[in-house]
Amino acid sequence: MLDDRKLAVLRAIVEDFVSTNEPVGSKALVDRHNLDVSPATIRNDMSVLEEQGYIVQPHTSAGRIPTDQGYRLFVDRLSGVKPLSAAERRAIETFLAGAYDLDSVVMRTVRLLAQLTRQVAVVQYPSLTRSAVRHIELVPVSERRLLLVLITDTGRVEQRVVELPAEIREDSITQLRAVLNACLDGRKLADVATVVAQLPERLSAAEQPNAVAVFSVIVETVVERHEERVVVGGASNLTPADFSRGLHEVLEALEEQVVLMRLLGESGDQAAVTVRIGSENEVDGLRNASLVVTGYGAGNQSLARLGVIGPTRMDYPTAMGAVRAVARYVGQILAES
Amino acid sequence: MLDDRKLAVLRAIVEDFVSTNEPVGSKALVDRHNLDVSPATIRNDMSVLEEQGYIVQPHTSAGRIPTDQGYRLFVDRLSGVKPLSAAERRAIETFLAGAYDLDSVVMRTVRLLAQLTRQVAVVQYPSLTRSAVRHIELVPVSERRLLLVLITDTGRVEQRVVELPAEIREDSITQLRAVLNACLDGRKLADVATVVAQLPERLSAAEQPNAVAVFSVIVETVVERHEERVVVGGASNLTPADFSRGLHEVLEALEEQVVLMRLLGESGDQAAVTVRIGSENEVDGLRNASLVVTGYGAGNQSLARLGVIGPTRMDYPTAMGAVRAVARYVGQILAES
DNA sequence: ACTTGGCACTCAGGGCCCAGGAGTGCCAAG
DNA sequence: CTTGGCACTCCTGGGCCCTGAGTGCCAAGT
Repeated sequence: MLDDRKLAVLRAIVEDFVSTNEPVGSKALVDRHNLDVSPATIRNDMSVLEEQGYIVQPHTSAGRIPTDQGYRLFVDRLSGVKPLSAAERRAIETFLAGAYDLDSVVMRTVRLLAQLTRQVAVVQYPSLTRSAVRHIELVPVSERRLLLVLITDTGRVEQRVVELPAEIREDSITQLRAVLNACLDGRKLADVATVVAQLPERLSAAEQPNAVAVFSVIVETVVERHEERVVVGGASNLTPADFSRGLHEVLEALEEQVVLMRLLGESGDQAAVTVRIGSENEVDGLRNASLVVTGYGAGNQSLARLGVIGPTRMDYPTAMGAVRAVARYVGQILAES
Repeated sequence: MLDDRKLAVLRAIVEDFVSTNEPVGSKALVDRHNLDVSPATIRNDMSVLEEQGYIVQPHTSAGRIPTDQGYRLFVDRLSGVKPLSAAERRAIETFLAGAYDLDSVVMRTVRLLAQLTRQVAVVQYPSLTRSAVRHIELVPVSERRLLLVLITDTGRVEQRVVELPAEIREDSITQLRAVLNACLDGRKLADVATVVAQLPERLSAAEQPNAVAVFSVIVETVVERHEERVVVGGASNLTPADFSRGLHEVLEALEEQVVLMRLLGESGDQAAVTVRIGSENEVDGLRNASLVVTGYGAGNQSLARLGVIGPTRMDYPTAMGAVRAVARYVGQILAES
């Protein structure tokens, strides 16, 4: 249906359009890429490609630009993943090297990705559910309040304030802390809820009300996978030229945690780099945008996702390369700590 | 020099321009505001105001728009702070009510401010330096690494990974933890450095190397007021019409923590709501922007700053009202917890 | 000494037209 | 199937004119 040359033409159109942002015509094509056929031939191919829905012309007598479907074919069959240059690899390493805790890893990653791709970068905080409890700390804040700090083996620190039904004595706190750590240390967060459910038996009746309050906050923290936050960076890379309907709606979408979570969630395969192009995104404000995303996490597990968002007119091979590389490096960093 | 009517004219010009974003002419002025003089009179006043540098015309035969100096006079002498409506107050309360920890207070505050003012909101995390240590926790992460968690009485949790020079045993950790908490609990962070300096004496020679590593990280965390982060929200409220040179440079400035810190730092009085208009900002990308900012903190102390950033063409009275009100409410919340 | 109506002047913006040029589609020949 | 030729389309940018809002100035009025 589409012979090799037609595919080559499509590839050339995508590449040219990506780099110039102008509709590309038959003449321009033949001399910029060395296809050794005449413009007329290309025109025939183009008209077939248009018929099939891979390209369109903005108006009669203008060049062609790829459709979402055209980009789709391009990433699926016509382009690979462009590996990073040595310099870029070095940049990644030095950039991530100084990261001490999870927060700084995430913040650096998002900046790094944005710089590398010159797009908007999004990085999701590693999900709690697959990590395990390293330590639980209770700190009195006032008579009726405790600060609960939960530290995971992925180096994540969750903090919540617990409102107590009754005053609590220092030694009760100590005991509670001991029980919690004894029972929960090393447990996968996924199992915490069930373990906690059995805990009240171990406590005297007097201590139960306060303990239950603490327990329910723990379960909340763990179960509701609260705060699977997404961090965004590089918004200044957005260029109005690429979003006809204005940056406004894009910026809006980027500020909505919920929207971003949904967006990242939709994308299929966890491990591979996947691409969602334009209208493939269910999110309203991002119908002109593409998402290049992959999972990452300590070692090979995939705890969360990171990627870049840009105009459909995006340099996919490079973006995919950068996303893949960054995800790997971050995975390494997380595995070490 | 400027009689009452001229001031009234300036005020009217500012108000009209803020609401319409179009240069305002003499005729429009007289019938929108009920000045009972003729347009010609207004024209004379305007020409004086222009001579003095309070307004300009974009081109001959266009209306006038305020200069930065004009806005300055407006906020200093012609406008008060507009108190919030009852509905808005209620909105603030309900919005902030559900905030449990510092992170969520800050996040909610930034969203709240952005919604209330329809501008970009910036909220600085409360500075560490004025708060006191509530608790220090050490958690082994690997043989040569400790996770140090420092909890302050403002509910802030700082986490750092400590690289140890030698392996450390469980009981050393316990002892170190005890010493740290005994000596530092309740101390102002400002004093921590000096206290820590005297600690090594209390330890046996064998433990010193590891302990010193921990100490230096603590001092770093505390002294370098590391991570006085600024959170930004409401970027989608930026409208291209207001920034002739494009949103790009504004977005860039907003992503630079350092720049924002400097911006917030510059502004004078801690307690009052202060306004910096256009070119008064030293930051390059924000020469067309104004900043309305105030200090906030538990009770009356001022731990950090929050405010909004928008075009110089901003509704200052409303913005100032919102900023002041939000700062107060947040102060209350922080004081309670 | 201000204020006011009158009047001439200025200029940005919108509409219109035109020419140039890039690009297309079609066709007939190779 | 490819190619050169050719007529056609229509976007783009420049130039032109006109309109209208708005000004500055002046001379008369209070």
